[in-house]
Amino acid sequence: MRDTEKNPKQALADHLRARILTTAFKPGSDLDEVQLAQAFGLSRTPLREVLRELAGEGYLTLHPNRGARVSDMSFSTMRGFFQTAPMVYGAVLRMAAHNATAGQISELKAAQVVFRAALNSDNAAQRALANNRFHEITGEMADNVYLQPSFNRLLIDHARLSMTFFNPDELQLTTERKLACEQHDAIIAAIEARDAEAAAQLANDHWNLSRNQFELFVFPEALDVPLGMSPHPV
Amino acid sequence: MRDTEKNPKQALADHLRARILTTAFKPGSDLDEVQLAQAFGLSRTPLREVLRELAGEGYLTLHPNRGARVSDMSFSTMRGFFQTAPMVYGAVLRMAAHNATAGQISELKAAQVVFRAALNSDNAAQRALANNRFHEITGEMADNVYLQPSFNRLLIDHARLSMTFFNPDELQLTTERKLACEQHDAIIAAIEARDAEAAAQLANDHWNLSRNQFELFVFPEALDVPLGMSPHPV
DNA sequence: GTCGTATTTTTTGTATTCATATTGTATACG
DNA sequence: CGTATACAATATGAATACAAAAAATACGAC
Repeated sequence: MRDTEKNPKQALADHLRARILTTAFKPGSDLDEVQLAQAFGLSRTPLREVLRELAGEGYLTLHPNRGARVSDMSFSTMRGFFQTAPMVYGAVLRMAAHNATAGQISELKAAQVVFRAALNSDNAAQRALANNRFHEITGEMADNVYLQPSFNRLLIDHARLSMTFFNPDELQLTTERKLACEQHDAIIAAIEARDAEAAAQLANDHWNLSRNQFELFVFPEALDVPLGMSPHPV
Repeated sequence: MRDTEKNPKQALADHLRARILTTAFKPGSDLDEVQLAQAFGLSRTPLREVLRELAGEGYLTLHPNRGARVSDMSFSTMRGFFQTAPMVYGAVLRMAAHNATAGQISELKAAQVVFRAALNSDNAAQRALANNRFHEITGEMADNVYLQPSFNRLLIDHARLSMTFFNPDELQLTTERKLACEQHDAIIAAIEARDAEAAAQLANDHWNLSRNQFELFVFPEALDVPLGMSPHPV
């Protein structure tokens, strides 16, 4: 967001990603090419390339002759999410413990500092993005081009679901959020100690914490209404 | 290749995919935009969009200001391949057994007919593509947007590695290829019977058959995760 | 008043042109 | 003779202009 002037294309991609992750762009909504292009001082040509790129990453879905839509979160896809996440998360943290470089561990610690700060910020989007970044780094640590696409795809919907979990108005979740933060610390420790078993176990614990919230807050109303709008209007 | 006239963009994408899967375009080699555009009667604009698309799928890697390269297959990425494939293949066939539609099962049977014919064709590329298509369909059957990107990424390198396995000159592999074909039949049967356990077991068997051939190139052990299941089931 | 169809408007897709960055090469200097 | 730098050639990136397809709207018929 800071290099808007220097590299408008990258800036646009980052902006769109952030907006989608925080559900500022709602699942299923469609994007106007000319509007976005103008907003970022780009012509439609490079913009469309960015859209293709984000589609490849799973943020968007392209429909021929009908433009780009923010990836949908339906009940059926959620089923797959809950089936896949624990397996992939476990594998990623396992591999991260094996392959993390010193530089990446520093990055992860820095991301955790940001995350902890975000928890005090009373800003759900900021929290969700900081959390997302933390886990993205673990994905980079795993250093596995075959697993990364699925992992990052999972993180997208995880971030969108987590917007309730990180909502400051949900006061009763304060303890859970603290626990999540502590689990991050433990994850860092396990990776630094190259303890793959511990890392995998922590992945499981961390997932269970998220899952309990997702099920509690999202599933009851999710039966026929598309998710991601305002799952728990207070 | 047959709808070159009708939809040149799709035709180009399919063509590139096939060329990469069969190593007609070698890993690491770079593509000339103008040349490809002219060859398919397209301007560079839509061509570049196709390149972005294929990059998102893992066929290509884009380097800023330096064009597109065919995704590399290095020793280190191979390590990840052998760690990830058994886990993902198991999960995919498991889910395929659960979710396959009648139409998809018909498709799979048709693909198997094509594969069996290809085995008699003495054409490595044709064999590899037919085999690839068979497994792609199982990925579609699994109906899991979170797992599919990784699965398809694995299939790309699986196809490229399998070019030796399917090489007609490798006469001593004839029995193994026959066995692979029989395993496909068993996979179809397991899916049709909705037997997820059997499907997962077959995924393991089928992988081991491939693995024995591939391990001439690389030899790390697979990650110690129960096939197709979460590391720590609930 | 409602449904079907034609026309207008909007939006997406493609080609061409121009700008910018990188790479190879030649020449001059140490 | 080796190296550095300037320049030319080539390839990528972006913008504008144009074509085609969908959607929206208006009109007419029943």
